[in-house]
Amino acid sequence: MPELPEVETVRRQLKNKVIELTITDIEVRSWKSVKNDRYFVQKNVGQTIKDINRAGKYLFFELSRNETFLICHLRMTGRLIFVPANSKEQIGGGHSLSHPPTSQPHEHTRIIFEFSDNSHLYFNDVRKFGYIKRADKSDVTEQRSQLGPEPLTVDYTAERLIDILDDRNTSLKAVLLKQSDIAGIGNIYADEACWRAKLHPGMQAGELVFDEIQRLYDATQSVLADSLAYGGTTFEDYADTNGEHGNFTDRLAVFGRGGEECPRCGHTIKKMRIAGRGTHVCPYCQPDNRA
DNA sequence: ACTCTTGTTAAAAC
DNA sequence: GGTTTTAACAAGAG
Repeated sequence: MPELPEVETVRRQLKNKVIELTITDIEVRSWKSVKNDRYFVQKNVGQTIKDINRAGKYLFFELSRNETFLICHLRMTGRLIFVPANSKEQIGGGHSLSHPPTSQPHEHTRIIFEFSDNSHLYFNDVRKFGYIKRADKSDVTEQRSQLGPEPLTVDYTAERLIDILDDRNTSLKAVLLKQSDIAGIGNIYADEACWRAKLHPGMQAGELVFDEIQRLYDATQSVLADSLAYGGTTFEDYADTNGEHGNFTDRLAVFGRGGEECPRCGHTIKKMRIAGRGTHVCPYCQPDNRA
């Protein structure tokens, strides 16, 4: 489940590997993964990757031809695996922690990019919800416009968070997950941020008082920054561009730890369903006072 | 064989 | 009508 720290990790790694490389060939094995664009190959071959940017969980590849881009979203199981030229190394490609790495490509490889130096970029995606699609400048602008503030930039302030939560008649968790409110937070960091802020994710978002919003603001920033520093979280399917797992997984406080002890108070972590998502809460640290 | 899971979007409901 | 909730998507795990 790649969220902001995982997507940013992929972006940083990929930027060091494919910038200024020219696409010499593309094999599309799943046309759904390129949004059924029958010109995907011919329009992209010959283009050079000039830059890679990110907004929320979206990656934007800037190509050499005027104002053309590739927009990539990994959704739940997408991976971008880079294999250097003449690599004999087996890169991780198994699709759960229990499956061993395999070579590239494999049965879940959906798109293969070949570069002029004979390196390859593999888009692997078990469930085929992720995609890489062609876009122009206005498509990128449109996509960015649908996203709320980036939590690790100056756009994200406590005052902005007050406005986001104000008068909202839904759960705190639903707001945290909504990309048009705050970009880049998914199920893992929504639960972790609530735990750090000592807030119950089922609270009505509009009922948070100033002190609680300040805690939530600090928590969202710190959990994303901490995870990024550890290369993100691997819970089910995420891997970086080398096929390596993220190292924040062991530092999760509540996510995926239903039935275990809360690392802060020792009470048992509960798993419940909030906003249609599996949600992890310490009932003692995160009292549900008003819900 | 059936249920559950994930992020996003589009449809449905409020 | 703007806001919120639910269904759908694919494929695998349990």
